[in-house]
Amino acid sequence: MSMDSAVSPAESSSTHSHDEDERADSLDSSPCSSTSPLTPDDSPSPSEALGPEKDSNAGPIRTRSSSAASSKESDTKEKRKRSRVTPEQLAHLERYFSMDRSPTAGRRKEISETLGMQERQTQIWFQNRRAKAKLQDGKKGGRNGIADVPPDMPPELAAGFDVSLQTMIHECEPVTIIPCTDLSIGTWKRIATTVSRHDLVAYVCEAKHCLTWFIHSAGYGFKMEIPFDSIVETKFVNAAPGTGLASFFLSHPPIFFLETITPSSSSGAPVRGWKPCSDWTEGMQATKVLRHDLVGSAVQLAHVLRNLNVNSSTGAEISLHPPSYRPAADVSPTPTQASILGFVESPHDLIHPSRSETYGYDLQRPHSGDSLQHPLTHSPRSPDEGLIPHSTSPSLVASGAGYARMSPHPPRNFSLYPDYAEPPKAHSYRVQELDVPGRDANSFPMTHSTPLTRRSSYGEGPPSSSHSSYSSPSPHIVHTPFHSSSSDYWGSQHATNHTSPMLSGSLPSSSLLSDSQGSGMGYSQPVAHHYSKLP
Amino acid sequence: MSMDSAVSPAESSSTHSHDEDERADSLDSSPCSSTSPLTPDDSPSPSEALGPEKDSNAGPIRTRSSSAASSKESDTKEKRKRSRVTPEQLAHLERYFSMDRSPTAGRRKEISETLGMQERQTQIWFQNRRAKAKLQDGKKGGRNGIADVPPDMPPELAAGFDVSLQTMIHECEPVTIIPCTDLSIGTWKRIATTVSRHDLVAYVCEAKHCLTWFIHSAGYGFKMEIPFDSIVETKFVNAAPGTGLASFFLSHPPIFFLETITPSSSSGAPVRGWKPCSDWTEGMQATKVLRHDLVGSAVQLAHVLRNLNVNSSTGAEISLHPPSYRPAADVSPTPTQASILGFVESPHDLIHPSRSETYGYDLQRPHSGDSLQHPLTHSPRSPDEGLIPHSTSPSLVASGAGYARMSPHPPRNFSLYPDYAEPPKAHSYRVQELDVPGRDANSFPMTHSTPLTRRSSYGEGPPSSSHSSYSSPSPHIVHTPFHSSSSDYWGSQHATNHTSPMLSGSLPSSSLLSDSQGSGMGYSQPVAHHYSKLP
DNA sequence: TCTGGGCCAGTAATAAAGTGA
DNA sequence: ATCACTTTATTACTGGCCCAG
Repeated sequence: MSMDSAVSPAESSSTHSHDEDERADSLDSSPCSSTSPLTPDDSPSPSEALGPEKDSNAGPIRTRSSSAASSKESDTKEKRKRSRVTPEQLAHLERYFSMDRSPTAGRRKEISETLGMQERQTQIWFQNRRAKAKLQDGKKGGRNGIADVPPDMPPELAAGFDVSLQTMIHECEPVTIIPCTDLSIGTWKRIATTVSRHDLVAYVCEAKHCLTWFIHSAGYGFKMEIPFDSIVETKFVNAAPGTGLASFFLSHPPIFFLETITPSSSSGAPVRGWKPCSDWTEGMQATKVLRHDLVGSAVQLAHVLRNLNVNSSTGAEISLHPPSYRPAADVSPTPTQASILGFVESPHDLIHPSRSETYGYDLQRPHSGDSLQHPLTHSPRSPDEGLIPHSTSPSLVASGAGYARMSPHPPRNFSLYPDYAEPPKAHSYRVQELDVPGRDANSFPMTHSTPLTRRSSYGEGPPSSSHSSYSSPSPHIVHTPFHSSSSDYWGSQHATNHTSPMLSGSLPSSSLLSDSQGSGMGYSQPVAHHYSKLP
Repeated sequence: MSMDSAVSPAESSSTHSHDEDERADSLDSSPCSSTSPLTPDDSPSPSEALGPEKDSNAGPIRTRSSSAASSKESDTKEKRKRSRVTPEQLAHLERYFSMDRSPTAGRRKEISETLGMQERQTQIWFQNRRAKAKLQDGKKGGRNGIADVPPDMPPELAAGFDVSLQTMIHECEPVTIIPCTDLSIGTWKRIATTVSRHDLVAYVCEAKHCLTWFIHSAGYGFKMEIPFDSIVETKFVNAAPGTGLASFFLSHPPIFFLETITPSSSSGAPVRGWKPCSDWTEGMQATKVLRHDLVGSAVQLAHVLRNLNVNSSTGAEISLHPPSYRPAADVSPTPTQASILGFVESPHDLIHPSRSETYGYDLQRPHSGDSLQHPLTHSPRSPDEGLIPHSTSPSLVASGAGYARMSPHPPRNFSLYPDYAEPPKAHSYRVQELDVPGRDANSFPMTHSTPLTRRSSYGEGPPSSSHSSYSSPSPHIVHTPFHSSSSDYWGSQHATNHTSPMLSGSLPSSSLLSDSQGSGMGYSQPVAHHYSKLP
């Protein structure tokens, strides 16, 4: 079904579909019925397909033919299904709209193709957008009169658009991206929301002779480089059809970096760079746990491992699945690993397992549901969450273990920044509120002195795990508090140039925190920059 | 408002917060308050940020300061801003939901972090989802009673999720992806909607010793392989901060492939393969024009070119921009090239520029708007569009000229199409109407015998340009009509194994076409195979 | 009892489509 | 093709109520 749903839409559309639709859903997909399903994504990755599927609904195609019949069948009808314009598409559409509110058919077509939308969808979007604009214009029109361009588009921000990945990584040397979905180090885990988001990117840089894990969280980039020579052993197991789980055993911790974004430059474009910093993973697990598990493209991973020629455990050879699809089941990773795999072929595995279960693994963390949480963490900081501008996308999760005390939760969560304290608002960028507050004191071993106020709960930021409260930190977030001690950890072992404590300098954690606290919600940043639209 | 809204959810939840809260917000953090701005997306790409903004509604920041003012302002209030769960998130959420409809706070947190959502958002989602389920269950409940699990999740499809890129490419050999945004061959152009969509992927396969352009359109994959040895010369120019434009001059045409998807396999997972086929670009330009321009990661492209050691034009060395950001302006590609660049730093440029300009190039196609279109093509098949499942994502554009005439604009923007002739509204641009079908007879030299029925116009499917009508072909689409003659073109030159006419075998083009036509919308392919979910 | 959380029902608001003209 | 509505879906809020401290 899914397919169709996606499909035809419209057209036939017409639809009527009336109620039955629902019915229909129920039938086939019913459950999902909800729209969700079909997303427009369409083509893209297979994954895409999936995603949408969820909705199930639509009996797929019912084409029109049956049209009449439709009603009947169960399922059927296709209902209208609702597509969802992705954020990227939306941005583009708004931009197009600001230039021309009523694009011609030809132009619409172009837009549709550019954005991967159906023409019908685009047409409707413009129509609805026009209606919306009319209302808005009406309202403020009185005041302003700037009918056209003004409102929606965010100026420059909009521009940045497709640059994407390379911009994020901003490495000087060429790199080979390893499509991946999950990275786990101890209980710390990061899941790529979507490949597109680039919130988790793994790549090999031959020039630097290292493997790198890049994470984008709350508007900032974080990365850790693993020199090839620190990789003692590797292991590989096929996971799902085209994916595998590669485990890297290191002799010493990786080198951590934090992205620096300097407003500099005359223009406005910030200058981005990387500066070494202390371990920004929750509980500094990346420093403590020398095993890194990465789930990603089987072919690419196998290739990487082969080139490292260190693969020991795997047995000599890495066998991959044939290119074609195969039922997921076949490959069965070891139990441990299996847990890491996020793709669920079978939906069920992943999610709950942990729930009441144990985590097993090497951790002993309790994690049971909420109750266990760290007191502080758990506290009711609720109000804050609002603060965070956009959430930080990524998912970081800290799992329990080494870090033991942290969150009771299963590995997944954990917030990001926990550790560092990003200078508050500092810049703008994304705005951070920084919130950063004081994360819970003891959750993390580190020294960070920050006072924890409730604020803290939500405030944090970076990739590491998060903390209790809701939201993700605002974008700014930034550095970890880096515990002074941090350097010790791997510093001694691996000492590279990254030891720098710069973090501290940049932001006085305490001040920030207090700040945030006081206000209660004062988030400092209004987001304005992004798109300030001109009124 | 928003802020809070977003915020705290829960917890504090309680909420009450009464109004004052809002007020409060306004106070301190106020600005941010509006949630709107913040979408949850947060982090991801820069683009994200934009997207949301769209709503504009909120005046951007009204910050709270004025808080009180709020009411006043026109606009006002920040409204609640509405976040949108991305398709990926949705899929995950549905899966989580199917396993547990009421996750505990801890679990919710984990989920939130995993998906990059705010906890509040997740909480609300589950709550609303529960309500929805209740309704649904109620309805069908009578019938079925399968309360829990059944409905929503799509079974396996859901699982496939993140597989993404590798699955799409399904190459047996390891490949190195070259992040790219635009590919142009003659007037045929393809733009990556988003990196994530993988609708345009360029990669190097050392093992096969070739460079490959992969395109995903309408559910099918298309690719053309360029053997290293057919690359006579290369050229490289920096385009935007991290991107460059690489031009490849070939001695002979690439080898074209079409993805085959066989429902096969016992399970249900389709088996995907590649089979050679004739040029699927619009007007078979890839066969005629031996210059390929790819805009993508400067670093990666430079690396590739270096390895090919054929770069001639560039001058000896390829200099890249420093990793940090720089104003887009600095790099100025040659005028010609500039046009290709799609990134707009400044939003405006892109779109309209070309509008009325000429196309030049070797074609003489009129292209003016619709009128010109090939009769067949143009025909009113519109209804079909609906057909297409999800749209095919990609954007293809046929640009017009030899690039020369292009755009006046500064490098950055450009829209994608502008330069080329965007046919005046005509067509789309991107889409060419061309549709292949009979395209204008003379526009393209090839013989392709395909019968052009109007169907053909849209039916085609592939990436090439599209044709007039809307939609992209349904996923199945498939093969191009391949003009029998096709083999001649490059076949003689490059003859590889791809000459096979298999296409014909697989699908009787005529039959398909007629089929579709007849029905009006009967698209034959429901996409089904891709993911048929099992009921 | 109050408080923190959470759930639910109900309800705005808005987005994506459909309808009819 | 557009417009004015209308539908349906989705997201978020508001309140009421419950439960555990």
